[in-house]
Amino acid sequence: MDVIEAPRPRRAASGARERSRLATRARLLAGGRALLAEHGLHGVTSHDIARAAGVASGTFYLHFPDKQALFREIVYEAIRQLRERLETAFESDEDIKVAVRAHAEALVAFAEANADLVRIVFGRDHGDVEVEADVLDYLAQVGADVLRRRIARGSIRTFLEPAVAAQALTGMFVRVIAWWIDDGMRTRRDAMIDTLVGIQLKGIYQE
Amino acid sequence: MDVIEAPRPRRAASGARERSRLATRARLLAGGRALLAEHGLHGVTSHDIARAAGVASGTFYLHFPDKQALFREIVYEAIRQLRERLETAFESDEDIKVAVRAHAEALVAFAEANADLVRIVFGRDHGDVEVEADVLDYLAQVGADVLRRRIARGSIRTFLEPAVAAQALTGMFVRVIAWWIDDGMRTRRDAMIDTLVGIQLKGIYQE
Amino acid sequence: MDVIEAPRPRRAASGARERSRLATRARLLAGGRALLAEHGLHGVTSHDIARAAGVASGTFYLHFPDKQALFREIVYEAIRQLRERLETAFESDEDIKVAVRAHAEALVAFAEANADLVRIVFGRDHGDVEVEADVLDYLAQVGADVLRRRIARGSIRTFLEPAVAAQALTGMFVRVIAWWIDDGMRTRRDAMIDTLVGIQLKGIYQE
Amino acid sequence: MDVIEAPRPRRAASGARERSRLATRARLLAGGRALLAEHGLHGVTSHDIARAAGVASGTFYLHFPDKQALFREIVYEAIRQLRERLETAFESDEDIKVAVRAHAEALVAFAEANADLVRIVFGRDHGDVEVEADVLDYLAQVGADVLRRRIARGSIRTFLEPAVAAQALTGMFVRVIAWWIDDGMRTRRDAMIDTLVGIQLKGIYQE
DNA sequence: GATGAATGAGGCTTCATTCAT
DNA sequence: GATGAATGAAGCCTCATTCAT
Repeated sequence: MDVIEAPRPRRAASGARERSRLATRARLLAGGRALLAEHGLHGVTSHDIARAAGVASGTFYLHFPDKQALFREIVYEAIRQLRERLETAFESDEDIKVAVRAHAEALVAFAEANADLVRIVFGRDHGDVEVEADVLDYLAQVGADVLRRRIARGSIRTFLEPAVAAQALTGMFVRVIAWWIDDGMRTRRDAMIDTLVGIQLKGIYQE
Repeated sequence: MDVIEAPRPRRAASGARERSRLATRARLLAGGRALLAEHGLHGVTSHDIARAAGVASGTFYLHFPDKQALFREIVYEAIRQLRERLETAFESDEDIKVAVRAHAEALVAFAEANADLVRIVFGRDHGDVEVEADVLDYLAQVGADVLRRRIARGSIRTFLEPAVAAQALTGMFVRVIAWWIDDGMRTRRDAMIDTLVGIQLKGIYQE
Repeated sequence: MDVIEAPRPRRAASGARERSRLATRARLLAGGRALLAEHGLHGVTSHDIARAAGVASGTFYLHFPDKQALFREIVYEAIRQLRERLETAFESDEDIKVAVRAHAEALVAFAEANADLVRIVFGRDHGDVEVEADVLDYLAQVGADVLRRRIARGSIRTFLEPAVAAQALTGMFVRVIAWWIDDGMRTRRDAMIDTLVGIQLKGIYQE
Repeated sequence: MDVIEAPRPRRAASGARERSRLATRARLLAGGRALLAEHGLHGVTSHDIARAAGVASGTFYLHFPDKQALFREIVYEAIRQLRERLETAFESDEDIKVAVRAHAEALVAFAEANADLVRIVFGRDHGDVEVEADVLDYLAQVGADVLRRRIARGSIRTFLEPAVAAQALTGMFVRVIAWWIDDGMRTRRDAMIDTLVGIQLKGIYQE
């Protein structure tokens, strides 16, 4: 979680040099995102990414110490964004029904808008054990936070072990979203959201 | 699913020669299982597996066309076993409460007895995109079958989209079990099972 | 010194397989020796050596963990041989005059017969700091041993600091031999030996 | 020898611009000297040197055509200085005993005051074949000059081949000094000088 | 059937050097 | 003159797979 939260400090300087540098870096990230979404970490070489970004292979290493570093930056950035949106949605209303629905809506909206990121972050063949662990731990942590808050407000079923429930929620979201994206988003949004909301309200919260 | 179900045809002949051959094959599978559980597909070489099995590296290829074939055989065999136990447990009682609990018990018991397989099958860094897809699809399919049967018996909430619910269940089980194993099985069995059962009964079935 | 002395233990087995393996290893050593003598450690790649040995590039790594390992094996083997001959020569006679001359003769004979090894071992651009240190320390050690023995016999000038004298002798031999080989062995053997002997007898020993 | 002697022609102009330029150049030389002494030619990159000098990496190439050029300039400058001091010391007295001792004193004093240069110039892992050759040839040449002069004065033993003796002297000095510096200058100066002087006087000169 | 030495394509990474600003 | 991002050739090493014995 620490790793994910940690916002990398940016050097101040922002002349034309620095702008160009950041543009190259951005191109590497963009190229990496596209390739990684399609082929997974093991299916992509640092040369591939450099080529996709239109730079020489050595340039890659001016911006990232190795392939995993770029991979992690993409994943962590996506996770940070997702978390922010999920939390905002969840806190948008006191009514648990409304909050849970908003949360599910935000999740699906994020997935729709960032299908490639979802494939990388939630996808199969993550390829980086630590990253996968970080991502799932982080998401479970977010889930556990939510549950803890609700427990404090007396709105959670007592037979649930919070740590287990948080993992269950994480698994449910990750799996459903990954499946939906992989499946070409053919299942109706509404039906999917209704199902996610229903399972949560009935299964986790006291309706 | 096809791939997983397909039972490999066995040559009939069973002389001393054949027995020795099968013993070698079994040693490769056992060695592979141990190594793959610990290091993941990418962390293990065909040489490693041969060495662990006490055979020469070329011998590996007399028994498996490539490294993935052995990996898949291990995974698919585990999944077949798991599915059989889960179905048996689930069908053991008409009462949905009893059935769901038996199902969860079977799942946890399997995980306890086959921690290394769980790490390979449900674990992170699967390393083989197709295998991961096969496994999850297969498990979701099993879940969908169950749901369909219950729908036929009128015991499922109508707001649930079966395909989505099946994915959600799969994700929940896979994640919770993988976490439990990785975490050293520190959370109490009972509490975990209660939580898994509770979420299902309330969230998926009409209690 | 330890490193150099250490005789690598050889596996016993010596079937056709093992013989072929050793032949390949020998070809790599021979090819490496020729190339290293000509271009130095930094001027030769592992591919070059493999090509010179007529094997694939990966084969190199079946026999040596890396380029330096082969380099060291060549150097240490040469040094071991040289030391043996020098000691034998030096101990061949009680008369210091005869012993010193025999020693010088042995040194020059070794250099003549192993010009390529001399270029590698004593040569410039050793390229491997540790190897260079090992070699010089080892030779100085051998020199110090000799001096110590002579001191015990009362045949050494008292104003000499043994450690310094040993280094001086080592430097003298290494430099003269390297120069002679590099120079195409144009200076007359006899004159060179006379000079080496003379400096030692007058400068180090009590004539 | 030519290369070493050749004094680089300096542009005349000496405005503020030129002074700043020379300062940058000096910083590169100083930074290079420190780094090269510690890590050897192969252990230092042009970026390292630029960073140590506090300039951009491209700046390096405004002052030196390549990495070796800087290396050589450092080495040759050191050698020129050393030679000057050695010659001055040696010519400071007609008495050969006094001259040889002064020579040895100058050598040791130079080494003490320029340990980093000694490590670069006499050290192992020179890394540049031609530079090493230049340095040793040059030093041997200096030694040969001295011997020639003494021969002319009739003060040299006749059985010595001058070319060989010069190499022997060079090797002796280089080795002893490099060892002394590397060893942390633990051996007493006096004892070392006595030994160097003694070997020369007895071994090379007619006492 | 088993062996294990050999293969060689392929990936990662470094770094001397260039050049637009 | 100084800058520093970019270049890309080159080297090291791994490992899935083959095949002669």
